[in-house]
Amino acid sequence: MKKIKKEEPLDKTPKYTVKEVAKIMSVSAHTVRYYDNEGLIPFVTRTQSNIRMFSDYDLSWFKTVHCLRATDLSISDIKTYINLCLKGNKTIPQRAKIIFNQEKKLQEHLKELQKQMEILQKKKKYYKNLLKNKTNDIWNPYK
Amino acid sequence: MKKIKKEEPLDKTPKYTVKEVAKIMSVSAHTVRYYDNEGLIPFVTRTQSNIRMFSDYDLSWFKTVHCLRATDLSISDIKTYINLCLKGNKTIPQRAKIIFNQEKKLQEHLKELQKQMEILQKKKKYYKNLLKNKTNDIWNPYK
DNA sequence: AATTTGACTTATAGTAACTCTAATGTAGTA
DNA sequence: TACTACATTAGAGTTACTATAAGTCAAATT
Repeated sequence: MKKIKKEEPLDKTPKYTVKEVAKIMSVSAHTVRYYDNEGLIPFVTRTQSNIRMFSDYDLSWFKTVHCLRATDLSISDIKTYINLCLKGNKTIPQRAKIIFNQEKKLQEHLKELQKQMEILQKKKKYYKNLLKNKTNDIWNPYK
Repeated sequence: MKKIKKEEPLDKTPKYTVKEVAKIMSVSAHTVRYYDNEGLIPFVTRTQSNIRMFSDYDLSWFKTVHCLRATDLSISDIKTYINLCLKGNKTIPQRAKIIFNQEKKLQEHLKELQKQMEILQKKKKYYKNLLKNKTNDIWNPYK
């Protein structure tokens, strides 16, 4: 029989400032505000003096946004995804499609980058040799 | 004793139109013209009616540019690199530095993307389960 | 108490690298 | 000769930041 691990819901107490979130997520404070202004992090609260405070729950939304952005989904497509999330269970098939597609795209991107890595490493090797044998005659100036 | 393979110099006969280069390199024709206008492909010739024609030699420059761009070097930094190439052997140490640095940056980028891939695959699994057990109670709408 | 510091706010301008549109030119085919 | 299918340039538009300006507010210093 399969054991189901019940996860704890995330803490919704406001804890982190824009700057702290920026640091945790390795992005600029500008970007944090930008994402919030674009409505990508739905429930961020403010202090009585209008300052954004993020909870762990808000952070988890941010992590989702960051993951999708880091894998090159557009802001507007991320917004679509977030809005689907907010509409509840009936949007699961649509959300699943977005995630499956994104995984596929990333797969291809990784493959392409690995191809470029091979080219770069060939160039690296070429230059390493050149730096050793300084007298070498070079006819491919573009390498 | 190490055998040194003497490479053949590349053909400089004009052969490919913008569109053909675009297809070969999997970029848009716009991008091909843009790179040329920016001076990233130094020796592209034109027909008497002013139409760009690329040789295999030009293509090899393009491939270098494409590799650097695909690994996120800025256009202006690529221009710097190309100009160093054109200045001949005395710029080898500077060029080597650019390439070594680029390889390192790509290494890090690949690592980051692999991290994001793990997150995406967790989400994928999550949605696959949801699609199977349609009655599942979901409390993390952001997943 | 007044001032300064510093982190926050919004609004807006600037940037990089395309990406697209418009206006125009040319070469080959019907 | 007109049509089609491309090519050209110049310039506007787009995305996702990124930076700047001008201002608010609260805590710390004088």
